[in-house]
Amino acid sequence: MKNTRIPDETIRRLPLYLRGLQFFADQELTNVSSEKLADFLHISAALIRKDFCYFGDFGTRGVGYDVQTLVKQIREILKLSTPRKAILVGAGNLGRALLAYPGFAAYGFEIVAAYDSDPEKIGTKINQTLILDIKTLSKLKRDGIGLAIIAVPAEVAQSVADLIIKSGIRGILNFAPTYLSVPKRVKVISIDIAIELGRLPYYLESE
Amino acid sequence: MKNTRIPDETIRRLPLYLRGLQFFADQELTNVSSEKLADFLHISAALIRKDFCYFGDFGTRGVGYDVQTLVKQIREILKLSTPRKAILVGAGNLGRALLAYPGFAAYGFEIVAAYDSDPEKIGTKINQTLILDIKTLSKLKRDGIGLAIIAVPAEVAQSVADLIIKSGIRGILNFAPTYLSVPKRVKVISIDIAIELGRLPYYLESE
DNA sequence: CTCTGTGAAGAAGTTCACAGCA
DNA sequence: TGCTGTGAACTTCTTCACAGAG
Repeated sequence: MKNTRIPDETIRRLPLYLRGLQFFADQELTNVSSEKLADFLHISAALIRKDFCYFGDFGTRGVGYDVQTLVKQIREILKLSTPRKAILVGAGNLGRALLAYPGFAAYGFEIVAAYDSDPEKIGTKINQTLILDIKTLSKLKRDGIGLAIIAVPAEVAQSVADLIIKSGIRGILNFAPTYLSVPKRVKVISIDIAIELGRLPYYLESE
Repeated sequence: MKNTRIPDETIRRLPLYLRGLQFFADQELTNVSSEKLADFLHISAALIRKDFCYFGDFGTRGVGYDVQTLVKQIREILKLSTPRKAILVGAGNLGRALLAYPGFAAYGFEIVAAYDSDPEKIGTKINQTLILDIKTLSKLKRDGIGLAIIAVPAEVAQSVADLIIKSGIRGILNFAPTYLSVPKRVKVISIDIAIELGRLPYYLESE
């Protein structure tokens, strides 16, 4: 199964598998079957096995998967082994919440700087992180910072993206509710709260 | 095309279409073609036409779609026309950011109460919203509140879900990084920031 | 001639089912 | 026997391509 193209959906699930494996590791279990992991994550066992087999033979027939080995392999695939420096752009309500968010550290992300354009915010500290003027951004290129979190209003998100890409950013986690046009070498992952929200009423049983 | 099952992916895109149409409405345009909307949203025009045609004949051949009519029809489909009352559970960093989030109002959601279990937070106000004790939650049943936003740690998310469902909640927007087991009549939409984040490095070009 | 509506073809993703190794 | 690894079948989603309305 080595030479097949890996589906995007498989990559999307890998972090989920990490979370599931963490659960079994916390219980001091060294081994887990696709069935057990499937039950925990509410995904089918066949899908889990197929996902893993794109990358090689991770398991042992009759036994299952070694938890620690599998964690290591998935982290390797996702390139989570190397720590990554990130900046945050936009120190509004969401930006401030993200600065305090513990999930980043879990994947080896370190938010090393925060930027805003509001003179009221520039110079203040949030969670020990100093808010810097977005205009001083271009200086960061040398520092090995490759990731950015965009938490600014939609109207300015594209210009922020242009600016940070010029300054060396190669991966963006975008919370602004808009499409970002970027060069092919840059990857954008967007989280759009309003879009998710907007379809919730559709599924409500009509009273 | 009326009697075909509507794909989940179509429903997922409807809020996106609303946003696109808003853009054209803001420019005082009364008409828009699938092509123009497609360009703005970075989706294929054929997909947009197919999505719409599940619901009936929304457009005029040779002309396009009437912006205002289409907005009305999509809002109708998504059941966004009736205002919805929601509660927020979890007044941590993310919860506080969500209380200030303008996206809810845009879809007619009104956060009428916020709950937490931390005695330090109970009784304080965030953005004019008083934080109430989660233990007093069961009293809300009568108030026509059907939606909840869960922004609590993963460990307590399931018990929070059980509690609010018992008190009448039928739709949940879940920010806790865990699967929620709920009765069939309840719809959960989960937004998992860490999961999205975890696959970003995979796409980074190896330096 | 323009742009929608939509079957048919194609692509992507998931489940089935079972061979095969421990 | 137990559980993985994986083609094949199936399902779901997207694009193609074009008939047909305005």
